[in-house]
Amino acid sequence: MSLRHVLLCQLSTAPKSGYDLTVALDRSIRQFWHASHQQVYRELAKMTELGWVDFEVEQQPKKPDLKRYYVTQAGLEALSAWAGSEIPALKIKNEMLIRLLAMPQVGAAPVVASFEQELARVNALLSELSSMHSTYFKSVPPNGNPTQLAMYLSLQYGIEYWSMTARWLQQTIGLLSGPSH
Amino acid sequence: MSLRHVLLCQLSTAPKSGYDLTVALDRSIRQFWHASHQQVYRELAKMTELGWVDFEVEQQPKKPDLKRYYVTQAGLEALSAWAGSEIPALKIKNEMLIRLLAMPQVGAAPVVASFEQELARVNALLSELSSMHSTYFKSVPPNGNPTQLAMYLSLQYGIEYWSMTARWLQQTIGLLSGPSH
DNA sequence: TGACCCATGTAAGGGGTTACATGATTTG
DNA sequence: CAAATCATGTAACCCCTTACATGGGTCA
Repeated sequence: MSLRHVLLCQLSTAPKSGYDLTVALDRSIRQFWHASHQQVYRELAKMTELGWVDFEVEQQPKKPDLKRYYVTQAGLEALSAWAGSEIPALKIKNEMLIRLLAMPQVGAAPVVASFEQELARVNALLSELSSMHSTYFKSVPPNGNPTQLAMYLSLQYGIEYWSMTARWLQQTIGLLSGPSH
Repeated sequence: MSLRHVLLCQLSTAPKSGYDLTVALDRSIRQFWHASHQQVYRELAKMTELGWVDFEVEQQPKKPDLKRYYVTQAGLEALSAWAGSEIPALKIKNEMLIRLLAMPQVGAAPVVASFEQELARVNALLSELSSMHSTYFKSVPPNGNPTQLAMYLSLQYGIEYWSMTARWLQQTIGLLSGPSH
C-alpha cells in the first residue's frame, strides 16, 4: 500500500534510518498517515528486496548499528509511476454508521451517548488542526514550494473532514435525542 | 471489528444464511460497509464459537445445504454492550494526501492527472447517492422508525463526505494547475 | 453452450496492531 | 532511581483481498 510511497518520499529528501522515519512520520503527518516502527522496518526490508531502496551500515560507538537507507533509481521510477496511476477507490468504513444500524435492537440512548463522546473528541482534534493551520499558514503557500503546498492542502483536508464529521454528529444527536423528549 | 456487529444487526431482524447476508450487505449498505463472502463466512464461524449466533442446517433437494443463522441471547447482549462503548479513534488514511507528498520528486502534472480522474469518479458516486436520497427520502423519517432513520443518516453522511472530497479536489486541482500556467 | 445464480468453503498473502526482547545513554 | 531516547528487530494475531474449488439449476 501507500506506506511504501510515504517512506520513499521521506527518503528522497535525505537518507534516513528506520528509526528516523518512524519519528519523522509521527511528528509530521501523524494525523494523515500513521505507522508503527514495526511496519516501517518491514516495509524497508521489502523495498530493499524490490531494489527500491538500499542502505549503508554505520557502526556507532556504544550504540546499535545504524542502517542509513537511500532511494535507488528504481525506487524513484516506482514513485513516479505510482504518482500518476489511478487512485484506488476508497470505501467508507465508519463505525458510527454501524451504531445507527443497531438502534432497532438496542435503542437510541447508548448510541447517542457514544456519539456525544465522539463529538467531544472530534472537536478537540479540530481545534488542534486549526491552531496548526493558523500558526503555519497565514496565507496559501506559493505553487513553487510543493512541500509547503502539500502540508497546507493536507491540513485543509483534515479540517474539512473533521468539520463535516462534527456537523453530522451534531445533526444526528439532535435528531435522535430531540423530538422524542 | 465492526463487521461482526453489522451481521448481528442483519440477523436480528430475521435468521439468514451466509449467502443471504453477503447479498443483503451488497444490496443495502455496500457504500458504507463492504465485505466479501469469505469474510462473512469467517465471521459467522467465529461468532458461532463465541456463542453469539447459532444455526440450523436445512437440507435442500438438489442444492447445497443451507445454514440458517440466528442471534443468541449472548449475541444480543454483546450488541448492546458494543453500541454504547467508546467509538475507536478513526485515523484518516487517504492516498490522495500521499500523492501530494510526492510532488517535490515527481512534479505536479501526474498528481493533477490522477486527481482529475478521481474527481470524475467522486462526482459519479455523488450523483448516485443523490438520486438514492431523492427517491427514498422526500422528508426526514420519524424518530419512531430507527431503521429508516439509520439509512437516512448514513446516506446523509455519504453525501456530505463525498461532497467535501469533491470540493477539496476542485480546490486542489485549481491550486496545482492554475497559477503556474 | 456459456454465463449467471445458489451455497459453501480453503489457501495464500498483504497490511496492521500489540506484545516482547535487547541494551547503552541521557534526563528528571 | 526511574523514565525516556536511540536503534533494531521477532512473534502472534486480526482483518481483508484475491484466487481457487465444487456442483447442480436456470436462462439466453
